[in-house]
Amino acid sequence: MNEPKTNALWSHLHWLTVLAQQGSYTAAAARLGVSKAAMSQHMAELERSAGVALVRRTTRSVQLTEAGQRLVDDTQMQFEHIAQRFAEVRDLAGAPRGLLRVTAPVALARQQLVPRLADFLRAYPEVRLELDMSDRLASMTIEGFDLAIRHTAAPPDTHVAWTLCATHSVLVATRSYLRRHGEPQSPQDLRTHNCLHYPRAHDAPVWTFEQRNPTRAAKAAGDQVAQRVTVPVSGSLSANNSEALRDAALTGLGIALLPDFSAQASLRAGKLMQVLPQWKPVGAFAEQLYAIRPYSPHVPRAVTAFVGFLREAFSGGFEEGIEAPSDQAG
Amino acid sequence: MNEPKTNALWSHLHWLTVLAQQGSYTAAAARLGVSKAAMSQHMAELERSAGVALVRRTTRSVQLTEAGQRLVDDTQMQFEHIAQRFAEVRDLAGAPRGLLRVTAPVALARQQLVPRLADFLRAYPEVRLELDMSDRLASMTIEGFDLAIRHTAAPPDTHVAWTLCATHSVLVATRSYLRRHGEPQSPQDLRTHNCLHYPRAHDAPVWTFEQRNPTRAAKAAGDQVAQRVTVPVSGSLSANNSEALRDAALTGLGIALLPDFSAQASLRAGKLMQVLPQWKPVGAFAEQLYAIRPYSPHVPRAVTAFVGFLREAFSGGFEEGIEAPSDQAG
DNA sequence: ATTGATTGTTCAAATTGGTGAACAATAGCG
DNA sequence: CGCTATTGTTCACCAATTTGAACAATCAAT
Repeated sequence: MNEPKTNALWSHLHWLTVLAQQGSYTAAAARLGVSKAAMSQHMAELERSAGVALVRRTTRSVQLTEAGQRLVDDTQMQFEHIAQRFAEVRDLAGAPRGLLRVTAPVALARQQLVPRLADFLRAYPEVRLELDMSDRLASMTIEGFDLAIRHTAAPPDTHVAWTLCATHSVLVATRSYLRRHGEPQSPQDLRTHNCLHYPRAHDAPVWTFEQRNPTRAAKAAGDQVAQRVTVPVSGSLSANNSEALRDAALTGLGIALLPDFSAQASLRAGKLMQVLPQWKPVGAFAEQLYAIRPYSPHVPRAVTAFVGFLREAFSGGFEEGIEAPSDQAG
Repeated sequence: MNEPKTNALWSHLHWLTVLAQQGSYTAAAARLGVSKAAMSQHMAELERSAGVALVRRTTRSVQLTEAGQRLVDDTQMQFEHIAQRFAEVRDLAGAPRGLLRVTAPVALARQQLVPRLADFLRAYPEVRLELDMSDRLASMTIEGFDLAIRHTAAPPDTHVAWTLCATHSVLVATRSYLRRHGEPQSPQDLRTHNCLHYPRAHDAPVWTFEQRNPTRAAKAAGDQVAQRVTVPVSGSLSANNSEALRDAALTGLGIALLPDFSAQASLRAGKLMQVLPQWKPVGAFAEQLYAIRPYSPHVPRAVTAFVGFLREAFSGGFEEGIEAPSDQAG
């Protein structure tokens, strides 16, 4: 008889789906940017309108009724679809805009990415960038990132990847360290050195090298296997942060395997020396730096703009790592 | 930056789909039960939020922009889906309720259906019945009816049909007419009578009969074709309303082919006599009366309740046609 | 067992938002 | 060519809804 205000029905139902995701009135209200009071009243109104209990209130948390759960399961996808399509229309209008969530490795972000962000953000004033710095690769698939910058051997097929530039590893130590402990002449010599390394979860740490200029005879014979050498390493310090390893190497503590962009500045300044220059480290840091995004029908223009910026910025390889970025603003 | 109130976004988008269906602010506002002012403001707000024009205003009517049209096309189905699922939950709660839109043939509705509706509506106080009386079969597929009651030879496969009861046709005239014009002895004799018939769009009107008790010899020989006779008919009156034909027959105007429920009362009262009782009319009114509903995932409980009522009510065949229903209320 | 913190609900105050009439503009009609 | 009826827009006013805080209830932890 008395039809409910179909006007408010849509937001009520949408609030219910958010409530189902959050599992609490307070959390759902916070995510929606409304007060708990409104949430409480709306859910009560929705139940009155539906004529059946949708949420079972325990004072500590809320639990959906069977009817409520089925209702959410059957409508959640549709709400997401609608929101996505509207976001698409919204994104296509005017300049690239909106929140851009990017995750990147800590060292790369600090030394190569952040110093160049000002140009991009000034070029696109309506874009807001949220930068997550972490080395855990799993982040993107779990959290909702728009873009992940990773150096990985093979990007996953479920995602779309752009190649940014080549990335290498380099073995470094200070001149004073090498003077004190002697300069290794072959990878095997590293066994007796203090190797500052990334910790590996359960396996013993190893470094793998490949001879840079194999003899012409070996190359012709296809004897590639002989060129690869893997040596177990150990050292007094291991850290899952390449900057910490570099800083440790700079104090003359030992030999570190670093990404090239991280070591470049210190190498040019003569503070670090390359160790075993004839041997190329492989496997530690992948050969390519990728910008990876989850597959989705519509790519926000802010994402394409940012990827374009990245390709342009990294087209000439890395710049010298910047410790403390200078103010480039006019 | 300033996110739009996602709260109101859903109703705004829904209003846009209604606007697309109605093609006018006024009509859409009327259908939604809001004022034109609200519609105007909401659409303006939606455009401001989307950052792109969605409707192209001409003073006479509105036209959707390409972006607006695509947005509506991509979201309309989702809105309908959500509304349907909520209606489903709503329907499953409590007693059968809501609006029940039924279409039925005029004569059947007046004489057989309406007199019995009081019991049903008293049993289900929350059900509101909207009865469309028309003989056009196309109605249901075009308009949004929940149920159609039709006597048809074969119900369409795209719909779900319940059998209610058998329905026959009967050839009748008054005793005085037969006395004046003589009683036909075979279908061929009808050619010289005043046959009150349904008009057929373009074809000449014909009546088809089948002999009720074929001789055993003919039956054994499978000589069924000989039992069917089709005769062209003509008369001074044709009307697409069986009650008008019956009333005309009652005045002694001629011979009418009527549905049995329509003729039954007058036959029992002796006001009408059956003509050619050995010949069974075929094709005019189908053998079965069906309750037909369009296929849908969820059947409202009001529909199942009404179909159950119909099956119960018509399980014993038709009652005597009621001209003016008496007040059966206690 | 008792305290503490957090949850959902209730209620008056205030802001958002809808309403209805007046307005400008146009297409249809004569 | 002019009139009329209807459309979408605007604005002041009013109502409905959201809010913020106080409240009751529960689970966790000490």
